[in-house]
Amino acid sequence: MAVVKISLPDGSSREYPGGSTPLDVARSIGERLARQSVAASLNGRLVDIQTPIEKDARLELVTLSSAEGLEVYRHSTAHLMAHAVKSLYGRDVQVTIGPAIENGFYYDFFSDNHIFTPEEFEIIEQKMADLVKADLPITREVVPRDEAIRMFREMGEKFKVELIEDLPDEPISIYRQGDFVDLCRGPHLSSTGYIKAFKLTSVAGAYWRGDESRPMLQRIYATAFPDAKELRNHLRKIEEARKRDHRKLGKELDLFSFSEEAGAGLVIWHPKGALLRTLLEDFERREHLRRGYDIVMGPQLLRTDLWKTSGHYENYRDNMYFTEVEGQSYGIKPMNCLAHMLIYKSRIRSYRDLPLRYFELGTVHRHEKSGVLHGLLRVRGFTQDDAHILCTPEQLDGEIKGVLEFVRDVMGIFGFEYELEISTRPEKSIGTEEDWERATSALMSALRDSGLPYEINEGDGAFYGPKIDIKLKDALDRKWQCATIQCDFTLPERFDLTYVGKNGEKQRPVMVHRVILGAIERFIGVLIEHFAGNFPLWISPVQATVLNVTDQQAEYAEEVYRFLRNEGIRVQKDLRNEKLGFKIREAQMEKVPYMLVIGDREKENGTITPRYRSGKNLDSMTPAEFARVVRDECRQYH
RNA sequence: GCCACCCUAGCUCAGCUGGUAGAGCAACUGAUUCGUAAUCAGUAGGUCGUCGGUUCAAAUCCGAUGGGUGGCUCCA
Repeated sequence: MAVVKISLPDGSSREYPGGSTPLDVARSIGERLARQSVAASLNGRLVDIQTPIEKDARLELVTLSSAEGLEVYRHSTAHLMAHAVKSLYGRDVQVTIGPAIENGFYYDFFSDNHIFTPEEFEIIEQKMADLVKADLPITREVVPRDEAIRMFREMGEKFKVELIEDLPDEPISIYRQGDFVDLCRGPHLSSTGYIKAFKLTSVAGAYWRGDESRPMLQRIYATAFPDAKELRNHLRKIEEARKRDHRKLGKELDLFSFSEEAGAGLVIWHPKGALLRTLLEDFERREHLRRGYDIVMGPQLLRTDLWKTSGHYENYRDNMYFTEVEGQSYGIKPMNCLAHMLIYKSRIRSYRDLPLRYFELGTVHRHEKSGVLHGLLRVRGFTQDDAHILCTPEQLDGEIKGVLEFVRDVMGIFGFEYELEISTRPEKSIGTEEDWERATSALMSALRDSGLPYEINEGDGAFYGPKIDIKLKDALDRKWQCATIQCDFTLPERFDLTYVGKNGEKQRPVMVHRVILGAIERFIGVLIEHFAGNFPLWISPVQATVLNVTDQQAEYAEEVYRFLRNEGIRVQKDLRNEKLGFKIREAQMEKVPYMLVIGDREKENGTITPRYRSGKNLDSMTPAEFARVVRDECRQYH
């Protein structure tokens, strides 16, 4: 028998009989490695661990401790679930696809007579456990396309047939475990017995091939880990994340609410939430003025004709609210740009005026589809920290860098990590090649200079220009776009914006649309989750609560309260006839940063004893000293 | 918008296969004046999201509608 030479990642190479498998190689190195290996990379291609090696090759064993290994594991667990479902429901359910995802996998099933519910998860899990116990070998077979199609057609799996028909390469690989067969590229574990810890988590609808016009499938999500301990840890983490869900905390901290009577997706800000929001808005105005922006304000409604000029009527009408008064049609603004265009056009502009940076905390309304609304993170009425920068082509580069720095500074203040994505020209788009080239390279070079990693979404830009998106994660790791920087070639064109250049001729300015926090609502939602409601002092709606020990100190406590309020400290009082422990507990649950304890000692000395929400007591101090402590701490953010 | 599920007192929830509702916390009243995460006792509070249907009888079954949740599509 021929001998093959296998080179390993450590640079060594060994010889094996032809037809040896990666598993054989692993065994020859060590029993432990063999146990932990789930697949192998053969000349850079991921293959089953039982693949016979016929030629000299580079081999790398893939273990569960690697991302690829875990993916193979989860993918095999997805097959296991499909196997369990098929053996429970047979032909009532058809299989489609089931990939590994972060922390687990999902599998999409089709059925016109069975509806999956969470109640039956246990039954499916039990069946899966049985199949694990049976330790069924998972084997790969390669068949010609025609035969594969015939096979799956006979099984009544028409979704699989469709997949095979669309597969570019032949032959087709299929995997068998017991009586279950699935079309799959692989690789897979070599036996169901290797699967250890999994849990079905939810069921949801999903369109076949992500296409709205195709049948609705039932998607079962599950999580899977190499051992029970890791699974438990993950479930605990999700549990923790749910506790900081902004919808839950928003109610508990009495920040905001939604009302069925008011309408879906419309935020109602309660005193504390409105104060938090006001603090953020004040911060924004300050920061924008510092960076050379002008604050502007436009109306909530503008005549429909103007929305026709801008192209919104044509492209965005379905998302807009319209109203008619005295025979005149108006559109409630879904974006803030129109008024900014009008301000620019209100006089003749010279190149000496540029760049112009119009900033508006603009409240917009968009008719988002009912199914997409989500707490504060996706609403129908929201306020953007919006700005439109109008500049010369030469200035574009510097302006974009300025915005990126702005984003970096602000995210730094809040301690957010974020992801950057750049989207380039889509197929359907307007503007000249030159425009796109210039704008895209301005965005790219600004990103490169920032030194931050970013992803490129080829062809994912808006039809009117390329963009950079900045995404933050919520408690459950879902990503939400907050900041965005977009170049726009349509509006300067449509509104015929011009400036007089050095040569005395009219030129077309370049426009950048950008937001930093994005929508204040969304940002606050993410902010609540980020801090789990423990806001930094400078944006805490309530910074301190005055607590007296008994009625004896009520008068003095009231005095302290008035003093601090007058000093501009956001203070509240709790002078109820309750035990101190009780009042501390309540203040703690409200997540108030400072509790100011006042007993006989403090009354006597004219002091207070601050207790931080961490539980730590500060030394007693006078109210005036405390006010200074608060101001100093607030100033630290910049 | 699509699929599934959910909507009971201010909040969190219980109420099996139909016989017109229950707890804890909060609220209110009284007692307690007690120094770092819940003092005790009592009182009151709901046409069970809304509208319609089936039934002798509906919180419970059916339909419509509003709102929410998990996803998908969308949006960015």
